[in-house]
Amino acid sequence: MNGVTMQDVAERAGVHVGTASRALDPDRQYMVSAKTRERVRQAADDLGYQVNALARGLRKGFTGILGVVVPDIGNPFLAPLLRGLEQVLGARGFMTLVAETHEDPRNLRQICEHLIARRVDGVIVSAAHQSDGPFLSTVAKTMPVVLAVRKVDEPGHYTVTHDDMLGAMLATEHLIDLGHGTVAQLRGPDDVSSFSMRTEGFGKVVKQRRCRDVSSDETAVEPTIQEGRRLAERLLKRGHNRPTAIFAQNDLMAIGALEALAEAGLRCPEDMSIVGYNDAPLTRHLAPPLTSVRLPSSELGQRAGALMLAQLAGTAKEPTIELFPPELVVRASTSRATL
Amino acid sequence: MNGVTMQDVAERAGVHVGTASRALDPDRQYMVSAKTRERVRQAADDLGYQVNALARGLRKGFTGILGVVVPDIGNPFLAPLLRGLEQVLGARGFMTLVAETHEDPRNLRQICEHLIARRVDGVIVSAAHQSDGPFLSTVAKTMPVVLAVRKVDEPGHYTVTHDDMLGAMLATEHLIDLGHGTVAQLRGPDDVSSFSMRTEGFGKVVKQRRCRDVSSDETAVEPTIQEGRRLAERLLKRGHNRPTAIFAQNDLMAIGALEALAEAGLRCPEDMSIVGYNDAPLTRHLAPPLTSVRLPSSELGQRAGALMLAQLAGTAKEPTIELFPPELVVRASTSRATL
DNA sequence: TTGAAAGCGGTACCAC
DNA sequence: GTGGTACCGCTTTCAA
Repeated sequence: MNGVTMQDVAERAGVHVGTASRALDPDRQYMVSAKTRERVRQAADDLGYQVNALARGLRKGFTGILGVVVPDIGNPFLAPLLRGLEQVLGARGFMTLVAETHEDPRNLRQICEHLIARRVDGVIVSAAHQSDGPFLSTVAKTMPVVLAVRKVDEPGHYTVTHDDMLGAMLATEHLIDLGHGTVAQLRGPDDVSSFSMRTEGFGKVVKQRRCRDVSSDETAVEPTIQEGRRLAERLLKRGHNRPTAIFAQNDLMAIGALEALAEAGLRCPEDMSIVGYNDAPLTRHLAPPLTSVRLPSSELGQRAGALMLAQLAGTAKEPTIELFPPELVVRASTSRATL
Repeated sequence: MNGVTMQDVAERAGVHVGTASRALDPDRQYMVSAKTRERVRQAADDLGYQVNALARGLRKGFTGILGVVVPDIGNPFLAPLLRGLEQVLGARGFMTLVAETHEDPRNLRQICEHLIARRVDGVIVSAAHQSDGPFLSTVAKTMPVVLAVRKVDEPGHYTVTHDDMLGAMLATEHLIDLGHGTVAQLRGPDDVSSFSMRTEGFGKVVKQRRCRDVSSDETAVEPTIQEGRRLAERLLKRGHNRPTAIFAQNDLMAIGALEALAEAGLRCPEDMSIVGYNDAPLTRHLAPPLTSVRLPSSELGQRAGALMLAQLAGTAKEPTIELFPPELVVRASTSRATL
């Protein structure tokens, strides 16, 4: 059924390959008489012809594939982002090649090399570490790059993200407004802009409101449930200096903190308030429903996709960092401090 | 930085392209003198050469890409499956092209055509509808196909799944053992083997145990939270013939049912027991933690990947349906019926 | 061990 | 409007 080439189609239709090629290309059909066109289409149908995208890509210089690099598909927060992306890109006939880094910058490099080898038309990176800027700049010499969610230290990259510092400030203010005087944050990998900005936002508010910050300096290796749990356990093991509220830098770590609490026989929010980040799809269904900072991930994906299309079309403006606003969603995992 | 061809490398190394090609191919290095090899490698490094996988694929007849077709990336249950797959396939240097059908068989067809056009080396389908058998058979003439999770009516496909009927029976028996005498199931799309088997398993036990089944015949269009909620609402609206326990055919629909309950001012499990299916990563953290049927999705992904590799290597046996066993995980969303 | 040249399956430019 | 042909970048025979 496969192995049918355009040559085969052309022969069956009694025309030259060049003609067959034109007849089957929507953009060049007009160069072919209606009669021939029909004959070729018929022959192609009969034979079950499928163009060889490799040959076409080799000749035309583009593939219709875009690379997407994410930290970890298991993070439910990524689903809306990917959906937003594919919505915009799929409509233009692009497919996406998704790969995971698991927060290892070496993987980012290796993946990008793979993607370059496959001659994808561009790459959307939502797994960047802050120091990946120079590397991504070299990639950007080869093909369009869009950074989603996470930015890098270096300027000059097309970036679509949201205001992490503000988000963290909203979360922290919420806790302090509830009367919590001793708070801590669970930090994600520090070389990731999202987390370092959140760390900063938290610190800013805590200082400003003269609240006691008993956070550990330790950061999670990956922002996962396991790591959140590990960090929270350490916090709880301390006899003194225990917070009454925790800001987890993402929802998965918040869930890990919930596990640690339960294990320690503590209740949320009665004994400990917890706020997460991302407002991933299922957070509202958790026990307890998680207070979280919402980030418009679907819109963000759409915008990143649009920016990629603009670069491909050559209509993109100068690289900028676009910021979407965060929003605090208050649910049952946070409550007034009991004095 | 790109556009560097092997020709460029060859020139810089002062050799013929053919020689350069051999020097850079691990499988044929031995044909080249150590000195030349080193010179070519150096030149390639200097120029930042990346092989053009299109050209190579065109010539060699394979691409190192495998297609993966899933219903919906938003389903958290898929993450472990994909991870299992990529674990096995990534180790052999394959990348995966993931596409979603959203339960529309027309999409499956279109996606497969795309994948064939891109000359992927094989396709793993976990989004099959029961009637897709003949179509997938034609695809299988072109390239290796492995069905994961869902089987089709037609025999003769390499299939890795688990025993859905048994899983549903476990869930239903659990409810009846708890004393529930009037039960209902929320059904997923009926042309999907997973769901039709679960429907059957449920019916079997209900009949055998002489329990009252008040399920609606209506099935969800997609097995999502929204649809689960819609079906559950309908069930709850009925003044009479209301069940005291619900078997939702997957976790997302169970969550939808939880929403409907809450909306109606009912509590789970006090007023209604609910059991889900898949034991997706976050179900244990839901409010209430969901009783669910566990399906070893990661192992299933690994096995599907291995089966694909075997087919590619030509070492695969005859097509069979491999069944993994399900396991009921009892949590807080189910409790004794109050008489 | 290396070079020369054909060819994978298309597209695009040039004639006619 | 159609045919001829070069060529995209690589691999692979065949000679030397």
